[in-house]
Amino acid sequence: MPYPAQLSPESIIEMAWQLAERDGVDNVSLSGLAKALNVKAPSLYRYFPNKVALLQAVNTHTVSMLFDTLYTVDDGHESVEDYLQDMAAAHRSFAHQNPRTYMAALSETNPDQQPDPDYNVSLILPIQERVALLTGPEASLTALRGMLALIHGFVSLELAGQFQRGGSLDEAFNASIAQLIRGWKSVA
Amino acid sequence: MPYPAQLSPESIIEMAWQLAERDGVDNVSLSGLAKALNVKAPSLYRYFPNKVALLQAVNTHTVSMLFDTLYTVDDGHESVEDYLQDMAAAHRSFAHQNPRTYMAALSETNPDQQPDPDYNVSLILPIQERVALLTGPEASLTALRGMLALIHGFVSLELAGQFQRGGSLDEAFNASIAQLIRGWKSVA
DNA sequence: GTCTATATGCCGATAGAC
DNA sequence: GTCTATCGGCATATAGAC
Repeated sequence: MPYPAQLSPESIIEMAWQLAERDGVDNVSLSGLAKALNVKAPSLYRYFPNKVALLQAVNTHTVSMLFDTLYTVDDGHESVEDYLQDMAAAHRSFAHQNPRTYMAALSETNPDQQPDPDYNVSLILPIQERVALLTGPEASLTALRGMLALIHGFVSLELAGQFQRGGSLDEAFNASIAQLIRGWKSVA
Repeated sequence: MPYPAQLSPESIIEMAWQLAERDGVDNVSLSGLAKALNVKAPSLYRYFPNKVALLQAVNTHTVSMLFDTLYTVDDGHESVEDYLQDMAAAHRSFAHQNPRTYMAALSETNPDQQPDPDYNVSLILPIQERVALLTGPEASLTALRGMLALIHGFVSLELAGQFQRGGSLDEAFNASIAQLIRGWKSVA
């Protein structure tokens, strides 16, 4: 049944994303993906030039989902500190719920060009503006990077099973974020 | 020339490590590794049961090298803060010099068992003792985890090309580490 | 005991029929 | 737009030479 088209870039990405999260990105094969879509493998090449391009699209989809999550943290907080704490928690929660696609998306070595530095500038800018309320505009990029680094590093090590010696990881995460924020304030 | 043995676990690991750093861990093949060792691929199975086990040994080697580097940061600092700053810088420098094997080693999802939680407990404990001088013993594990998270997250995002918007990354790194330490002190 | 030879099967990718 | 057919590369596993 060639017509109408059974496939679309979006449906392929969505199915590939689900398989990546279920089986691990490295275990996604074009034949397995095609089978899940009730299609033969070469058909996928009508929509993506190769497997790498397909997986890059999956990563872009993951980053888009991450920022959708971050923007659900609404804006009724008493302080900027509270807002940033909640945003960090939402970031971590997303990583817990989608560990494999999350790690794949942020571990991706940027291709030859620099497409979307600092995650995606247009997506991250509103968050940087919040940080600037604490640090002032000049220091805000540095502070934002420190915060993203702390969040991502904590989640990465946690997901890799490197934090196994006991102690509440929730508390350790929240306390570390709070201490970094406290460090900014004592400078400002 | 079957005798004497051309191979040893150590020589295989060392060569695999070099290929992993040069070509990327995912691009290491047993046939390529065997060729680099002037040997045929199946010979490697006498020393490692499979490729996964071999790459785990490579990761262990990488972690061992990382801690060797950290312990070259000697102990003539005026303050604990200075010591920790230098240690963080040494960690980052190691990651810059060995980006692919570093990322592979710390991204490794721990196998079914928990072999070496918190990197390697025996290796990391001396560093935790330093942290405890600032935070006290109860908070030292939490503080250590925050510091490792910040270091590893910064390096991960940096290596993935996610920090491309300009600004000195050296300064951003050092300032973030300093601010986290400052956060601890204001609690203690 | 150390290595070679060989086979099996999966994957990514291409060419061309309909 | 999807299919069949097919190629080359790689991991795994076994049998056997020396």
